[in-house]
Amino acid sequence: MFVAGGDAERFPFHSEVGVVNWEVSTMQVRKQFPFAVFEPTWQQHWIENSTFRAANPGEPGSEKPKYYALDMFPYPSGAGLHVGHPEGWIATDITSRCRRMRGFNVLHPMGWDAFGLPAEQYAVQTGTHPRDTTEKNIATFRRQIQALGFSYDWSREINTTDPAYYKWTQWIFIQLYKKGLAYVSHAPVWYCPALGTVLANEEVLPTLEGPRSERGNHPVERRPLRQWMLKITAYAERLLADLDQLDWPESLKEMQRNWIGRSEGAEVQFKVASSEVAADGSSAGIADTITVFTTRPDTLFGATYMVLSPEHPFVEKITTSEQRDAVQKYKAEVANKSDLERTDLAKSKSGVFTGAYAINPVNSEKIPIWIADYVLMGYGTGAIMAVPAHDERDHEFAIKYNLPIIEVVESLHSAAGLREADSAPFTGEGHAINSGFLDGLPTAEAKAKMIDWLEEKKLGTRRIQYKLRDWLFSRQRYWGEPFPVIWNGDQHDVISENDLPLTLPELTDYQPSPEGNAPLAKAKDWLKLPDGRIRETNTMPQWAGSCWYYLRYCDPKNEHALIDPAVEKYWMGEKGVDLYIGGAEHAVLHLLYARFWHKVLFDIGVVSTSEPFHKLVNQGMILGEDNRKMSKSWGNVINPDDVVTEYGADSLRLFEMFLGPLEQMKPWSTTGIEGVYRFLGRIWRLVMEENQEGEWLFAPAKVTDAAPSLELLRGLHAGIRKVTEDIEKLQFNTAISALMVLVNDLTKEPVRPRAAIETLLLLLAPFAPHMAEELWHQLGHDKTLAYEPWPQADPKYLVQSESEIVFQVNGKVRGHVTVAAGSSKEVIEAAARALPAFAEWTAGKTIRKVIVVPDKLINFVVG
RNA sequence: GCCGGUGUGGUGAAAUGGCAGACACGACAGACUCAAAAUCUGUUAUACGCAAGUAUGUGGGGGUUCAAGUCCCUCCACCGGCACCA
Repeated sequence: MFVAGGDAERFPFHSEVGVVNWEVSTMQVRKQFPFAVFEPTWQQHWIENSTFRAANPGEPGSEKPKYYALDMFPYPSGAGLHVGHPEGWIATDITSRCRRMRGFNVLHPMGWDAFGLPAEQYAVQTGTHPRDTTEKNIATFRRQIQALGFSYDWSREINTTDPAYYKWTQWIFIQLYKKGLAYVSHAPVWYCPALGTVLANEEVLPTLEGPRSERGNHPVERRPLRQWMLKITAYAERLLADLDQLDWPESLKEMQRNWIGRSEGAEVQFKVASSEVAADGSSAGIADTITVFTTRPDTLFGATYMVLSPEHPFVEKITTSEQRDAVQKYKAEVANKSDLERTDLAKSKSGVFTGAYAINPVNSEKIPIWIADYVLMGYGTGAIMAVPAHDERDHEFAIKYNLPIIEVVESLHSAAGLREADSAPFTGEGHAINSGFLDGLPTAEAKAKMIDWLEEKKLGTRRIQYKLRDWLFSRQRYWGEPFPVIWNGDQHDVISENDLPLTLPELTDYQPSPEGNAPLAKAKDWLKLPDGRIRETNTMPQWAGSCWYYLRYCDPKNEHALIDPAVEKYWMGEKGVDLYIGGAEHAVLHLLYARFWHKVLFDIGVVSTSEPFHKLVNQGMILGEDNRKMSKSWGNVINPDDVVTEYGADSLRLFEMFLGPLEQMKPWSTTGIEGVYRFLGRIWRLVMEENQEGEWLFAPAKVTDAAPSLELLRGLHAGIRKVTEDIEKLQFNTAISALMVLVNDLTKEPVRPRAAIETLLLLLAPFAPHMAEELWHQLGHDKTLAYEPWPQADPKYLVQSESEIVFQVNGKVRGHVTVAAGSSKEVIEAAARALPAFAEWTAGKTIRKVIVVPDKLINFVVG
């Protein structure tokens, strides 16, 4: 899922050898601490000792409370990482390391979302099997990620292209199929000739050049093709309602709400009066019924015409002979229009009269039926009742074609009659006028009463409508999960769960056919079963594997089930994933799809919660130093490997977190990273010194076993509290600044108390784990600090014995006065009145009011 | 157009309605050095002032409050999302 946008393949990270020779040699002289030695050493130590292995139920360690910190797993592209990728991963790693020290059993895994188009396109060009490309890229990504010192449990690494993994992706599809949530459709779908595949609505973006593929920005077009659909619309209500219980950014929840697009309203049935009969004045001769959806049933008295989508099946049936040519011509025009033209808001409305009339059920008025492309076949019933007085689109259309406008809602504020006929329509709520039995009712009541009336007369019904469409789930590609489906003529069925996984056949030619046949159709032996039936040749979209990967981490090796129920209860119980951090670009795709699958799995008893991700945070994008999005074309991409070589992984981790609030977009800064690098150097030199040969050695003379001073202890415990609270709130930038304050205090001491240094290292460990481990080791500890108890702030060092009170006159600071902490208002006022500044600023004035905030300030209001 | 977010020094940014600018970057000055780098120390919102100090200052305007970056109204700019969804 998580492709670094559009970047072309390139050879992974060879720093330009030779070009920067001079720089490199001087840089090596300048290294403030030997990170290049101890960082790889500790990374190896953690892996060899399985330091971060999380305990599953039944294993020692599982008696602890669990914490599940999840990263969005990457698509391993050929371009390798850039510094934006690890931002969220660093954040969850800090949280994970801190939680471990606080006694939690932490699940913090990483894996690969490795199906996808780039490897397949590379295969089309070079014939290299996507599996080989994928393996190579994964090796690169793994090496880069491990160089950053993340505390992943690598025994749980997963890969969506592994048959042992996608066996269960296929298994979930079978469950969807059996529940009737997977079906075949022949409706027109978005097809991308350049990519040789169909795309989901969500993967198509409207652009100035017309609709384009989200990936690669290629033109796309509508084609009627046989496709697999998933009935996500069946879950629309639950997907919407359950958002309320999630601790997600409000903006993201709002995006999902808008995407689901729930509207309450009514369906109303209009009888069609044939125009032939109408021509001779008779109102008999009912031909048919057209159903419309409206959110404003209260305006039914104002419906002066009706509009069908040009694709509406009734159009042929109702069009009169006189209008047939015009209607045919208009339909042809619309069909030839690009979707850009059709959805361009700037263009004026167009449409054609069908010659037919409908009867407004509420007043038996005959109203003309038009077709117009501003009514979409894909929403509601593909037909509307037009109320030009109270809808902007209907109003514009009515003005253009000179259709009647009847006002039926009066604004509560403006008097009736002031509105000119061609001014903007009133679309708000008010009370009903010109509406018979609704007159005088406020909009909400009028809606309810009209619906009751329609239901009673069997002319309509209450209806909830969603914008959400079903999920187009098939792709004409090779490098994806094959569908576990077999066709017998027009009949389809799923294969037995016992025959999973259905693996991909080997191919030599990965090119899709121009007419939209999938590459798998070329695997003749695979395609045809002995009994003559054939396999489905489509594959699943890349979203499939990422829909449920967080479950597989819990039980990655289980051959008998997607996840063991006891394991599921332990890791996913109550709140599911405790913390999920990733980019906002997945707001409606991955996060909606995954929620949908999770609810299906909940319904069939595989998982025990209805929502997968309890708390979700979007990290902000890291921009280039020029404040532009990092991209090869701007030449502003920063490669983490270069940063690690120059400053070390700890510096990179610390800097990305120090840059600013996690959620905010922020530019990279090369000088900024030197700041945190120097900070780490200062910590290093608190206990280490360099000898004549340039070797760093532990300096016992710098460390004392004597107790820290009271002042130092106060600073230390204030620091403990601040760092602990800030990590909990994911405010890593201020946590780091608290660490800096602490280090500045310690630097000033000629000899540092060991206890204070050790506390500092424990607080530092989540942020800069390599240095913390190394110095912890230098101080004589022989075990990793990853499970040392997290320092506790002692309240007795947090209370101050004295408070400095701000002295204000009329809200302006005029001095300070120190009193004993907890002093009464009277004591503070007396102390303030004793200040020389008091006489100076209140001389000749009357004191009208005195405001005292204990331990904070005193304000004299004078005049 | 609608929805959401952001706006604070030269820069990245701090700030339960209670001393705006913590912590860093950069800049300037000093120490160390033959010299430089690194390191250490100090200064650094703006204006006036030798200084003590005074005034001004959190996108613009208005309001609530003893007190507003913070709360309310309104406008502007930028970023993200949606966009003929009836």
